[in-house]
Amino acid sequence: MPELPEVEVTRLSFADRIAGADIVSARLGKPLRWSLGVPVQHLMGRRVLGVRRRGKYLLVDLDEGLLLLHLGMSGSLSFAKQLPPAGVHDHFEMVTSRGVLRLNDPRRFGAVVFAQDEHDPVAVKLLGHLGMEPLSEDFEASRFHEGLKLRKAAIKQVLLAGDVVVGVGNIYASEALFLAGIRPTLSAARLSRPRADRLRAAVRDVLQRAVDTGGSTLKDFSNAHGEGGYFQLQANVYGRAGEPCRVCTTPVRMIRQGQRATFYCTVCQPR
DNA sequence: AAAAGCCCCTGGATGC
DNA sequence: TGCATCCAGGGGCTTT
Repeated sequence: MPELPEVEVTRLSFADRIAGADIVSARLGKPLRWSLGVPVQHLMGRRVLGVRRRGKYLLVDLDEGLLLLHLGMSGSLSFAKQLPPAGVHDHFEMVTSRGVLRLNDPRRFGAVVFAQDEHDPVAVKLLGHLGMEPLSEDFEASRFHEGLKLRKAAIKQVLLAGDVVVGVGNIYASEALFLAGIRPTLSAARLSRPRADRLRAAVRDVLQRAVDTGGSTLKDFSNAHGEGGYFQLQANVYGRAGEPCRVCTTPVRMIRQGQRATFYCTVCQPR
C-alpha cells in the first residue's frame, strides 16, 4: 500500500506531536515480517526525539536507539491521545506521554525493529542498499543516469527495486513513466541522458504532488489522524486498464512485470 | 553482479 | 449462501 508519499504523509501527520514524548508502555500483537528484536520493556522510559523517513521506512529516533517502522502493503499508523480498544490487526502499540501510537497491518508485511543506531547490522540490512532520496537534494541527475546505465532490466522494475532511487512503488512507477513518456518495458540502460532527466523530473513531480494531496487511498490508507488521501483521483494510468488515456483517449494497457501490474499508454509512451 | 521468482499474510471482489 | 480463485500499495531471500 504505502509508497513514499503515503509514508511521508503519515510522518508529517504525527512527527511534531510525538516528538518529546516519553514511552510509558508498549505491546506487540502477532509477529510482523520483522519484529522488535528486543523485549518491549526495552522501550519503556525512552524518549522520542523525532521521526525521520528513509525510502518507505520511518525512523523513530529515541534518546537511546531508534525504531524502524515499515508499513508493508497494508499497514497504517494512528496517533492520538486516546484510541479505541486494539483490534485483531493492531500489531504494535506504544503508549506515550503525548498519545498512543498504533500500527494496524492486516497482512503483516510490515515491520517494527529496534536498532542501536544506523550502523546496527539490522539497520544496515534494511537501509544499507537503498538508493537516492527522490525529494531531496541528493537526487542528482547525473547519478540517476549513471545508475540506470548499469541496469539492463526494464525501467519500471529498476524504479521499483529501490536501489537507484527509493520510494517509488507500483502506483507511482507507472505514473512517473507516463508523465515522462517512457515505455515501462524499455531497458533502463537505454535511456538517454535527456530522457533520464525527464524521468527524474517526473518522479519528483508525481511524488511531491501525491504528498501534497495526502497520498493515494485505494482501499484503506489513512494518515495518523485517520484521514484518507486524494491522489488516486488524478492518476493518469494506474488502475485504469481499458479506460481512455486522459491525453489521447487510447485505451490504457495493463501488462505484468515481475508479478506486478503495470499500466501505460501505447501512444503517449511509444518506447 | 544482476535479474527473476518465491514467498510472507489477510481480505475483498468475482465467478460458478 | 457457499466455496474456489485471483488480486492487492512491498521487499528480502534464494536461485539462476
